[in-house]
Amino acid sequence: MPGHSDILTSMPFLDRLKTDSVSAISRSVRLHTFAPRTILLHPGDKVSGAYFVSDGAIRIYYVDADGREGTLYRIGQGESCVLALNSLFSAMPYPAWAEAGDDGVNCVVLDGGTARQILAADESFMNALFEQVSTRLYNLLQDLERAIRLPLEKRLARLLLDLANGEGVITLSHERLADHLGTSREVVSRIVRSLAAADILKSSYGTTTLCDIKALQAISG
Amino acid sequence: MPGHSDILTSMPFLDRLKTDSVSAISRSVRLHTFAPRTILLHPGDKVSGAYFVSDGAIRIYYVDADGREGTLYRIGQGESCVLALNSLFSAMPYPAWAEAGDDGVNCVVLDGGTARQILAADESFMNALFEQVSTRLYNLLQDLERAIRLPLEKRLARLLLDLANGEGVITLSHERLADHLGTSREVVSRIVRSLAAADILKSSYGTTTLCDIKALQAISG
DNA sequence: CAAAGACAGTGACATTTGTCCCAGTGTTTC
DNA sequence: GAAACACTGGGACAAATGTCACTGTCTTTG
Repeated sequence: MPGHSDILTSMPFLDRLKTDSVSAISRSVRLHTFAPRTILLHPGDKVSGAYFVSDGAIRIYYVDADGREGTLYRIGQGESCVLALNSLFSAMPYPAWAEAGDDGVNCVVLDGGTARQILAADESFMNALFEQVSTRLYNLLQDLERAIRLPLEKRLARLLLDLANGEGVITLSHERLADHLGTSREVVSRIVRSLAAADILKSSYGTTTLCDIKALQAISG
Repeated sequence: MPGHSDILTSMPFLDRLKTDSVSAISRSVRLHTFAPRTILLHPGDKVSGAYFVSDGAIRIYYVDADGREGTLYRIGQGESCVLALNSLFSAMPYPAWAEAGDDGVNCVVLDGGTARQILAADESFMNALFEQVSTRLYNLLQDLERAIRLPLEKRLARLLLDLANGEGVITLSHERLADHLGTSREVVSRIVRSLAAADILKSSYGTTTLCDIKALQAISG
């Protein structure tokens, strides 16, 4: 059973709900833990509950006709997957893949039935959901649109800053980084090499270590 | 006052609502007409109603730090702006620009108060809204992600097919087309030239005329 | 009609990105 | 330890795109 802190960090909008709703949520919510890179949802899946990340991250992506991955977005603590929410409430099949991040993920799950009940009884819940959708949606659109323009170096810089742990270490192969960016390993290697030459980071077998975070932030724009 | 046909074409989900809801909508709905390229919404605007396009199109875009436009998406008949819906119900400020299409737009507007009332009274309305959001959302994401990969020629082909009127005529300058695609005039001109050389279309001052729609569809993928 | 302004044609060029290919190095497995 | 495997380095090259510069053409305006 998840602790109170799990629920709060996962569902930051909780304090705006009616006390009835909060207690209903506390009662029926479940904590799930998934190992790194576990596939949580496949295309066509019926989404059965509302997922909120309490720890770790989830990556949502699709695979195009040529078998190439494209990361749509990633969600972290306190966030929920917009597509999953929509699938849940519109009964549409889930249209993409969702997999646990490279460090695994903990999330809090509210079953669909309860979610619907609360939705009907508590207007704030709907507002909160719409707000989730809204903020996420716009960032999403902007990120993607920007991605068309931004040079790969900037995109990689952002990704590295995003993925780095407290010590500035990313334990992912260039291949995996390339997947995240929708490009090829060689291209990532090329950029990493040039960043390493500028002493901004160090690259070793399977891990990248950030040395000059300020510089990297400058590059990321 | 909008006719019944306007309302129906603008809000295709109407037949799934309770009759009470439908009559409430009929009573309070208003038809608005906007001249080509009128700005309908600015960033920071408070959205006061639910907009549904009955005729024409609306373009939603943002402007980045360098002053360059980026089209997020366009909506047409029977559709509504996802961002606007979210802003309306979550009371968040609108995050982008929305402008009437190059042929102007007619839309049906349901004021926020009534929309909220119906939302509370009729579950189907909520489902319809979520479905609007849902369908649009995934297409959106795929379009954008795809746009990163697709060569400009394909993207232009799609855009032309999208924008052409019944006679296959598009009355937009290359400059404007370039804006839509987030590229420069020269590049559009270059592609248009090559398409014209293949007798797929004809380009003249300010207008482009499609000749071989099948071929263009083939190019668009 | 003349001038101004909007629009399109076109070549040259730099840059970015994708791709092929192979060598080298670290890691695991047996 | 040897083989198999995963990962990275790095060159070479093609393709796509962005940018600059300049010319020519069409339309509108006065």
